[in-house]
Amino acid sequence: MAAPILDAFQVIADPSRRQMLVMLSKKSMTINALAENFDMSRPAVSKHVKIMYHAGFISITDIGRERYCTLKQDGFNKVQDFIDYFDKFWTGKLKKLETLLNMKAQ
Amino acid sequence: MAAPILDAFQVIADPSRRQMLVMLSKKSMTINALAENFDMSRPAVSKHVKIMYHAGFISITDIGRERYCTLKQDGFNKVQDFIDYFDKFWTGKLKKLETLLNMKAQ
DNA sequence: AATTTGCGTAACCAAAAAGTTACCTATAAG
DNA sequence: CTTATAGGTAACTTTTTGGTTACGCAAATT
Repeated sequence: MAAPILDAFQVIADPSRRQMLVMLSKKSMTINALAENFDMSRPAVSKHVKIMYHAGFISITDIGRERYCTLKQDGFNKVQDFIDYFDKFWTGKLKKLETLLNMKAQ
Repeated sequence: MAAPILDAFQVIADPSRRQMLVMLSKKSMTINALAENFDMSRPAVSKHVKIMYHAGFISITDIGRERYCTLKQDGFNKVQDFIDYFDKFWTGKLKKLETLLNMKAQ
């Protein structure tokens, strides 16, 4: 399973990975614990984990033979920055509309 | 160019599409106007536009033989909802930490 | 009326992503 | 010390994505 290195946007493009992130927001989980919740093999989950790790969405802690995945903020920030840009665009548009309406009201 | 129907997350997974969205935040543009800014053929741009349209990121207005693309909020909202969920998760974590620190301070 | 321009569509191709099975290693448990 | 368990890695397959060229059509232009 050669796991490609994907960026933050590509990470959340996959529904399974999004679901894994939601699950990890509830509690840290091992590879097998994650795999139990998906209709895919453990190596497949392992690959997704590696992808999410490289993009900064999770951190990994090995405890004995178990590998715990924990949510990490870094990956999300990159997506949020992009969304924020457009959020400002829309609120800016809204402000222009308000100004226009206020002018007409006078 | 059979354009697949992709969801909001898949739309922003592509760097070219993200760039197109940023450009459209500055002004509405036609297919050719967009294509001039990319190292790809017009049909390729046309396909991206269709994908972004179907996922609710842009609206399309035909004026004569020209097709104007204008930014639309719907697509962004779906991504924002996802990001908001985790944003609440992090601020929740932060609050717990604050509470803990306050308790120790007393 | 003839030509140019803007854009869509079809058929096709190459690269990448997402999955599989088979096999190996290391830790934990009996 | 033997066995079971947790998980990584390799090799391979299928599907999807992102791109191309070739062509057609309708709206402008001349």
